[in-house]
Amino acid sequence: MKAVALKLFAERGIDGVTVRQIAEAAGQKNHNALTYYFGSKDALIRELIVDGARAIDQRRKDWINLRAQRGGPATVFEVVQGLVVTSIDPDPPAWGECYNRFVVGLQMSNRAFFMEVVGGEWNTGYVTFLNEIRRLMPDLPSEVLNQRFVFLGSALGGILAAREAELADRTREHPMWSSPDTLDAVAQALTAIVENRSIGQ
Amino acid sequence: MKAVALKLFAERGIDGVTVRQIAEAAGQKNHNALTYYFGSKDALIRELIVDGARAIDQRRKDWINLRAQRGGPATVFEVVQGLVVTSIDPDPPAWGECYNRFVVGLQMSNRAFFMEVVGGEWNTGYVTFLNEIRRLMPDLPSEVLNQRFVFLGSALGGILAAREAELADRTREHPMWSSPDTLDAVAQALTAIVENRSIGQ
DNA sequence: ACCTTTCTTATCCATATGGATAATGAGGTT
DNA sequence: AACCTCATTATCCATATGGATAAGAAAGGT
Repeated sequence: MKAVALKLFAERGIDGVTVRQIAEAAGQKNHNALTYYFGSKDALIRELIVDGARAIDQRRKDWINLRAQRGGPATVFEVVQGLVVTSIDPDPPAWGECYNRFVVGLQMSNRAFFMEVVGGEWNTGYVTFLNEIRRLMPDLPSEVLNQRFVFLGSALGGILAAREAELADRTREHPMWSSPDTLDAVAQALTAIVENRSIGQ
Repeated sequence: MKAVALKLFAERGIDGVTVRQIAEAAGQKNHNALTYYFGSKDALIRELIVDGARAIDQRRKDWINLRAQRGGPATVFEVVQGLVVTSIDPDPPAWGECYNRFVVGLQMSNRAFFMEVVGGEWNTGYVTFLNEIRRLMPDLPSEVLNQRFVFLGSALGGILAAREAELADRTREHPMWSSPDTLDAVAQALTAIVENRSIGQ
């Protein structure tokens, strides 16, 4: 039921889906199942946000801990690759991943609500990743790096949301996004932002 | 009235705003003004999409024509800079630009509807920009370049939407986004994606 | 057989929503 | 004054929405 709701919210946004539609898509004959299990639509959304954020944060902590045993990541690319990989559900439902679209959409249309729910609690892993990059690029002024981090975050959200939307469309093949190399290409693109190795002006 | 509606849609998404709220925010005492002028909420949204898309496309055509007189843009950075600059309303309302958030939100939650409305009609300028990049990077396999264009488009949308959202928040100062240099930094970041000169692996 | 717990289903309700119709008003033209 | 056009305002309405309440049904324990 949660998974079905997440899918619909990711596709149409939280205001574009009714509790009746969620219940119906989950095979219930009545929309009250949602109230019974979660209390309200609002409470369900909060659960979905926290569930996903917690899962991502846990994957990031695990990733960091694993690397820390070997002295920490050695390149910015490695860190960004970790950032990308840990953003992705390793065990998605049959219809594909949804959380990144869900979150990006929420941040756009219900920013205050989203911030209130996550409350700075489930992004410690993300912060750690950025600190790893800071460690690997000590010579850059912090304002410059912070600016690139803003670009990085927005670009990451945009790209991951686009990827999810494509892969969720089962009417066509999506050879690019299906390729196992593409996530590395994403990490390369984002690394290029952070290292800013454009030929220039 | 259109401007007010665009602002609200950008902030909360099309399903998060009612015609009554739009009319009220526009100073009307009655929600029927919207029906009177546009026929329906749906028709208003279509007008907003086309208006903005047409304006951006026109700015892009003008930009290309201006550069063509000098033999065309000479660097990828120049093209990407044009792509960024032409995405931005040169004469925004008092509360800031809204169209990029509006469009990115629509593409996320009402993709099919959005595609139906634009219908490939108002993105000829965008395609021209990509072709200019192809001209400047003739050695790269087209699949690689197309993949980077996907990343470019998603990152551009994400970054511009984030920029708009920040600038629209008048409760704080936003020194980074207010700085005239930041759009160049955005263009540099996006150029880095296209040229992808990351140290790598 | 009886009771309790857990979940599903069936209605009910106050309110919100998009849209339609009708009434009112303001300006200009004759 | 009388008329006409355009814009605004006031209601009305069918439907959708989130949520509440209550009635079943299935299962297990005693």
